Amino acid sequence: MTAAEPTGDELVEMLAALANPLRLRIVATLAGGRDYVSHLAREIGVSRPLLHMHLRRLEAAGLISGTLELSADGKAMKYYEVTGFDLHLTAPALAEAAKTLTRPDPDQGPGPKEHS
Amino acid sequence: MTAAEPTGDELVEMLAALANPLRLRIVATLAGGRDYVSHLAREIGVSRPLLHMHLRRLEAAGLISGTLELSADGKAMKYYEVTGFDLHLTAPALAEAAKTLTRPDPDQGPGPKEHS
DNA sequence: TACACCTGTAACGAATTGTTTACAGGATGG
DNA sequence: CCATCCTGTAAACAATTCGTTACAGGTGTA
Repeated sequence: MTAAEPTGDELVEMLAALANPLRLRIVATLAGGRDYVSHLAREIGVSRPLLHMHLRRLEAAGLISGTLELSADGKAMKYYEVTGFDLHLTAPALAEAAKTLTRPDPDQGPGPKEHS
Repeated sequence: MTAAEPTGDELVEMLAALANPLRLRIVATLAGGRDYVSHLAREIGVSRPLLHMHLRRLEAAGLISGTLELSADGKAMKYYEVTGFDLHLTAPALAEAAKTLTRPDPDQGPGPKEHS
């Protein structure tokens, strides 16, 4: 579980999603408990539209997930929570993930690096 | 060692450095052995100026390190290698790192998330 | 009806990033 | 001297990202 090793492309998307102070803070806040967007926006101190965009990016990366619920007084509120991801970043692990990269032009040729 | 928990800002910089297909491939290639920039550029199939910029970014993030050496035939060549980083990304770990974020406006107020 | 919540999205400017092409220097070998 | 290999950097441009402002719709209560 914990998403058994994402694809190279997926990994890039996850890293890109986390590589932003505001989004990092969003994940950090959600790590303390689920929350709905308007409240979360007030909590962190950003505009709702902006938060909305970042939440979309984080959800697209699979780091958080949102569910639309109806509160006791009938209001529609979207709750977000973290997804329990677990990424281990080391040089060898990245080398493994890079094998499944498709973004740039294909060029996976084995070659000697150090010949001295 | 392995850089005992970077600062929030440092973490963002590291993630941003890795959140790019080309840079990920660069790290992956260097994980197989150190190399100098011209050879690495041919290896990966990118222009040298472009590779140079990405190497700067990776080195600034502390993920790789370069040393200028003189080859047997007197040529100055800059060798790069990975730095043995080891990042463990989980929601709680990110929450911890987010405490040391300084980028946006300060706003580290404790607050209830789930009250339902 | 008007107000206070909640949701979402479109439009637009500003800042950042990715990439190419071109240039400049040093050392070796024909 | 010219060609080749190494290094680095500056200029210019396209593409993306970040953030604000403004709009549109739903529900419940005074």
